[in-house]
Amino acid sequence: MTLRELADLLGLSQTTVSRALNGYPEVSESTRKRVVARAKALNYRPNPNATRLATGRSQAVGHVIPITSKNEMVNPIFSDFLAGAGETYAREGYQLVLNVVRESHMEDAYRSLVEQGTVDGVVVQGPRMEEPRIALLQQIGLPFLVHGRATGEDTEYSWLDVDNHCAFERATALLLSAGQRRIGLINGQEHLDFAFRRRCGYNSAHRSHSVEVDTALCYSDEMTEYFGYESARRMLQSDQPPTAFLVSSMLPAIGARRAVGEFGLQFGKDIWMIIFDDNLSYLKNSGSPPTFTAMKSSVRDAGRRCAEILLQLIRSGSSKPIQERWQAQLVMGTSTGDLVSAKEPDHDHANLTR
Amino acid sequence: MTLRELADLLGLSQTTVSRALNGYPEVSESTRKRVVARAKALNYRPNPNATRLATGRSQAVGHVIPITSKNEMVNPIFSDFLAGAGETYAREGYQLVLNVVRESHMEDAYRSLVEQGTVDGVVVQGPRMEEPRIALLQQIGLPFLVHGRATGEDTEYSWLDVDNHCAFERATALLLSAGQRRIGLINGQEHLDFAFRRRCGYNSAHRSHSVEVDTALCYSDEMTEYFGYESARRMLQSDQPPTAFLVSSMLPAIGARRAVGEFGLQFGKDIWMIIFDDNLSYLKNSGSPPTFTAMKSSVRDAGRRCAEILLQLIRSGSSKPIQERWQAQLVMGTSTGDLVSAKEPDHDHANLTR
DNA sequence: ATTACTAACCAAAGCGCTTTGAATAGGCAA
DNA sequence: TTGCCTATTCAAAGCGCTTTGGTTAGTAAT
Repeated sequence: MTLRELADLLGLSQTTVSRALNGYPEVSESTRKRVVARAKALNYRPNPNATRLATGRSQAVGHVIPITSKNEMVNPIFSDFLAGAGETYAREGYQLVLNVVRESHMEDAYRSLVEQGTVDGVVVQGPRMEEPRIALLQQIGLPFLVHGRATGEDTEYSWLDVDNHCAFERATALLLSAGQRRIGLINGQEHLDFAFRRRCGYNSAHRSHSVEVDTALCYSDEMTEYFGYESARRMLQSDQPPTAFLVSSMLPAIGARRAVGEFGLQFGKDIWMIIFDDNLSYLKNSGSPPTFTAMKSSVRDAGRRCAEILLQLIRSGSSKPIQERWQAQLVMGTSTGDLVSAKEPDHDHANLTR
Repeated sequence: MTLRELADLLGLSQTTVSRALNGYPEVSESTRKRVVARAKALNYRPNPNATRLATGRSQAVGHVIPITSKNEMVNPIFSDFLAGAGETYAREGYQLVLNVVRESHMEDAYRSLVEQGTVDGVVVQGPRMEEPRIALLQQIGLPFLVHGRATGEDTEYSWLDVDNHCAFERATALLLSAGQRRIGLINGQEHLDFAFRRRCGYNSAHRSHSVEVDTALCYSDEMTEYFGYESARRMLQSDQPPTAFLVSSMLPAIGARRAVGEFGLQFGKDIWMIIFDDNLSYLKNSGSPPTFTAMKSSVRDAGRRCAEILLQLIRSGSSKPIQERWQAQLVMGTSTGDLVSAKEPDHDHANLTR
């Protein structure tokens, strides 16, 4: 069923039918109704490739996933994010084009996406502190939204980010207020912006409490289960082991807990733990109260919202940046003792624009 | 830079340039060289939307991800699979279109993918025992490849699958041969085909060893960490606890290990465990020897290969099904005692077509 | 020299949409 | 009645490619 056929059937021109279907004003209401009804009855759907060619718009959004031998973007967090974004795209009639690309071909990948009119915009995931993709995208003029931020980038751009600094500052402060003095940090790779900010928050809380940071307690790498296990194990077997852990994600937290168990320590008693919980669908912080005391923010929701913002950016065509900063929510679990008594200052836990 | 411009610049017709670029024979070699060189110099790239419209082919492949409130396809296994497939697509110049779709809209999603010429083929993931998608795709005539199989489907179709039956039969037999008599099975949802086959393998080994299956030892659900923990916990606290576990995936295995620890049992000594290991990039079976004794098969490799087969299917245009069955590889780890002495019969461990 | 091919190239017709520039008809003021 | 507006509708020209159906010139066969 093509537009042409539909038009012939209705005894109208393609122009009119096209306009009726696309909501243009110069079509009488009665005609529009007739057209829409008939189109629906015949299950007419415009050929998107023809539309794309004619309009130059693709109704598609790209996610470019860099792969390196070392730094895999394809982690459980990523897939939850994608699922969230995918929901939005599906609802809004956009297509999600996924590009798995070697880091060395990244620039090329973005360029060809825009040159070829394959996508109308892209989501940038896993930004580093120095993120070359931002300048690149600004230069080629492709609408984009960054999930996260890039500290080293001082131009304005659109982003959605969890307030990582604040989350880790709060968590650290909570532990320090409760008298903990040796807090092991099991963090993501600190050239990635989110991990850097978390580290800063951790440092900052120490500073406010006049406690010196022991860098022997700071581990940072890809957030695998094994990394969590290994770093916890090393810290625990040292002369001055930590009495609490702050862990950047559920996976390493599971590993750290394993190490704790192997040392015969009572989890939540002998040693405390606060984690950052992305609320992954396959790695839920389960139980009631939940196992882990956590700073929580759903990465799936973030994906959903990132997609929304990007579409808004694309549709409005304006280059005015949209920025949204979310606050993680504190969830009390069984991995810490009495934290509440060491009351923390008021915080706004809602998801708010900054 | 359009074809037209390039042709004008070269003093040739669009026809000739197009043919030169696409390797048609009716162009002289000298002309072809000139055209190709010039195209490269000017960085000419055909507009894919125009190509798609003209040819009806999209140079894109779809992955449709069903979401339900209960059954999330978006798990770590899925994302590794996608990463593998994505590599192949990138290499072959195909685009990966991801569709996150509510189960109820699935049929529609597939239909519109093909009707609209959005993709040239699709990969079907997570097939159930009764998998309606297969008949649907056969009916609408869209090339497809199933990752896994559907027991209830008796028509011929293309698939790539790990030999789940064999893997679990072997693993179970190993445990039984070593004298284990109560083997807890922590399986995926058994309406999904892979889990069903694994269960069959488990049953079958029991039968050959004349050991009765105790259904109180068989758990089956979404393969989360918590599910692994909870089912192991329940089994361990029963009157007749298992002495070994067979676990369907790394995530529940981690949970099961946690439960084992909580019961004060020595992992690999008081209780044995064999897992199925998809070799996930973020959940590696690390250590040497590795932590878990495992039946191992990389899901990322599977993704890579699935994509290759699908492209082959698309390009050949033939409807002759391609089927490939892989054998999981047995990896000895620290989660079992002496298994080797209980020698298993010879098996071909290579990845082979059936 | 004529015919018959073949090799190499080209003009033009699509693919199915959007959009520009007109055309038509009806309504209303002059 | 005429003229002007507005509300509808349409024909046709793209969008940038592929492909059909030639045409032309050169070569081989008769």
